[in-house]
Amino acid sequence: MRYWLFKSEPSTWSWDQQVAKGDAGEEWDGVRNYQARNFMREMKIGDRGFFYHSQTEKAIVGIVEVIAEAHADSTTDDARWDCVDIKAIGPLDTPITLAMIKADERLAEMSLVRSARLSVQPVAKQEWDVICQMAGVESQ
DNA sequence: GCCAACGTTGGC
DNA sequence: GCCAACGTTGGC
Repeated sequence: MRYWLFKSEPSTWSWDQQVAKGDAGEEWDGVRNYQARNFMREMKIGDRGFFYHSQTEKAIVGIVEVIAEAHADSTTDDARWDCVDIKAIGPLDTPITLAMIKADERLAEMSLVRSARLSVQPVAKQEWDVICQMAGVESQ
């Protein structure tokens, strides 16, 4: 299993909206960046991801699971763009802010720190474990 | 194929 | 609101 991070502006698509979709989940559509798309094409059902709120909040707020592998993005006719479906698994007891991530040298290599604009990013197993520990959730 | 111009994103 | 980073576009 691999780990990922999905970034969204809460005013566009928030964690609460994701949770409201329940187990049916929702497309992670609207990605128009090749690197982000390529990561989604690598995803498998059952992969886990962090749900990150950019801009106003700048924090990881929840954990999601990939429930459908890459398929055509329904928000465009352009065949270049694919997306996966994800569902909410649960919130973090303690949201992990960007400041907390930047303050921990074990997380210095994260794409979130190094490549802030990338909206879908891979997360290393050890980074996943560190953040889960900080957030008070069991690493899964 | 290069590079300048431009648009978008996101942190501060 | 500003600015840096960076991806995309289009002229040459």
